Amino acid sequence: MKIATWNVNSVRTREPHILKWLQANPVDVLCLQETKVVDVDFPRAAFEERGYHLAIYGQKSYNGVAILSRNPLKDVTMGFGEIAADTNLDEQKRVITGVLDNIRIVNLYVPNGSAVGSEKYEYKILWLMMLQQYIQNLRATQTCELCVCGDFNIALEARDIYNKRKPTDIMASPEERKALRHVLDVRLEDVFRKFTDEEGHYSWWDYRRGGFQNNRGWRIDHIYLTPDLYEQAKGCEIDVEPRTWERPSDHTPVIVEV
DNA sequence: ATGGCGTACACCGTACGA
Repeated sequence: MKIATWNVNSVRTREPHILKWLQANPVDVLCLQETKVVDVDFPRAAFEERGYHLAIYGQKSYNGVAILSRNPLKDVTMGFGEIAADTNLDEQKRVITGVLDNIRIVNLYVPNGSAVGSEKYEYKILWLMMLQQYIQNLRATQTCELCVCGDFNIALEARDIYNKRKPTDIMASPEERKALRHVLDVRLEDVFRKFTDEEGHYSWWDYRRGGFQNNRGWRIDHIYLTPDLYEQAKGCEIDVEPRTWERPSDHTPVIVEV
């Protein structure tokens, strides 16, 4: 089974890109982030015509996640649910999950955080702490393997960023990294690093100042697997090609074969 | 320090992203 994740930065703007990419990469599952559209306006038709089932969880203008799948997902869930009931951490549309072949696909759009120390940064840290509880709860209550993927807006290591970063740089601060590592403590493994050790592989490049042309990028889109799935994984690739197309998303797809 | 580039909504600029 091939599972991919892609922050498309507006599903309506990127519909032709997604269709073109799926034509060449007929994955079984495609997790999308930043769809930026309410569910009634999601461009379903073209995807359904090509045989994909849709699970969508969107909002106007910002955020929004969706899962396209060849076979229908079972037990689809949206948001953190009950554990976030007394918080403000589940108002934005950032989490959707569903089950295929004893794998629960967890599709995430982690908050960006704006700037270290800002209100949005505090929200990001608290959101990651909620995510940790959420994933721990899934592990405790379900027998499914987990594929936790999406736009994490965090690069964990120096080799995941084109240059050295300061501790005050968003997406590279120690506090963010610690919060994400705590999420992964329940034994989630970064499957890209099972196959590729070297630096220079990124999934996001700033639109500005020729970021992509100069490969000044960050690896912030990740696929994490529980141990049994990780062991059986056959490959994991970042496909930079869509980033070379006209009017691209600033992120590019990451694909795992399990 | 700022803005650079792109998207959405809707104002003809502002909010937000990473």
